[in-house]
Amino acid sequence: MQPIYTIRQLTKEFAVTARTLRFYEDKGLVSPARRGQTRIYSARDRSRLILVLRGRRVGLSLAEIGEILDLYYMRDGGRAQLLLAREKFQERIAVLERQKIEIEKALAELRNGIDTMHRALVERHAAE
Amino acid sequence: MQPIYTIRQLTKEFAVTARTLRFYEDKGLVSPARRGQTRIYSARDRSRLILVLRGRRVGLSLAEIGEILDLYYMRDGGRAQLLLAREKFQERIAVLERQKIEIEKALAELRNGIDTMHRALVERHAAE
DNA sequence: TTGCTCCTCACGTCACGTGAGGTGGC
DNA sequence: TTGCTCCTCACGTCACGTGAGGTGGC
Repeated sequence: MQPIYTIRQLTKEFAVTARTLRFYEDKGLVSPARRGQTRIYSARDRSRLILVLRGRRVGLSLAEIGEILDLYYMRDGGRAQLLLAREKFQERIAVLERQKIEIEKALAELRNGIDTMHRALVERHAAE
Repeated sequence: MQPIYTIRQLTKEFAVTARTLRFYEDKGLVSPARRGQTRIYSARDRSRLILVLRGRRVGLSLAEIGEILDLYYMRDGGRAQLLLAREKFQERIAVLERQKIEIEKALAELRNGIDTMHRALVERHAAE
């Protein structure tokens, strides 16, 4: 009845390695059933995986993603999850804004360095 | 005669920990002399450290910084160093430009997510 | 003797990558 | 029997942080 996925199917669908899926399981982010040794992923595992990958794409840590996922099945029907996720998202936005500034600084320093090196190379050439 | 620095002086001057300086030594980026067990940094160590920190600021790996430093004392008087450094700098610029784009994408996804969560919270409130 | 700074291991962090060595079912 | 996929360790990566435990000289 339930849609069922193998580890291979999920790696292809989401372009991740099997190692990644096992790692997420080890961290408690997904908990597939077993058929013997082999992992069997349910639709629920798959939707959790989607949330994990979405969180990772925006740069949340697996620990933060875990916190959000843990709230999903609580009694308030997801309100706490929404509030926590929003907070994490806002924090992330602030971090990324700062990173953008750092990148701009680094780019300026790099371009400056290239100019300086260029001049040094020209001087050497002239001194020949 | 030569200016001499203790590990403590350098940590203060460059705002790094002693652990960092020992780590760089372990990686062969600086090689201070010893007085007994204690490290003694020369002016040369200090100027290498400045280059290491500059490289790190723009995001080069310690291995890349090491490659550049190794060229400094070669027979061609630094031309090879300039060429290699320029290449590394250009590669770094390309990486950072791509990172900027990734950050913009993540920011867009985060802001979008906040909007979606906001609407979900308002709906819940209205449904009360 | 107490304090301060220095030192050397060596494990921990984060998100997996990468073998090594072995098993089940077509 | 060969191939394929799955599995479980467990060490490696990168740039250090963080104790633990010990030493020299004022």
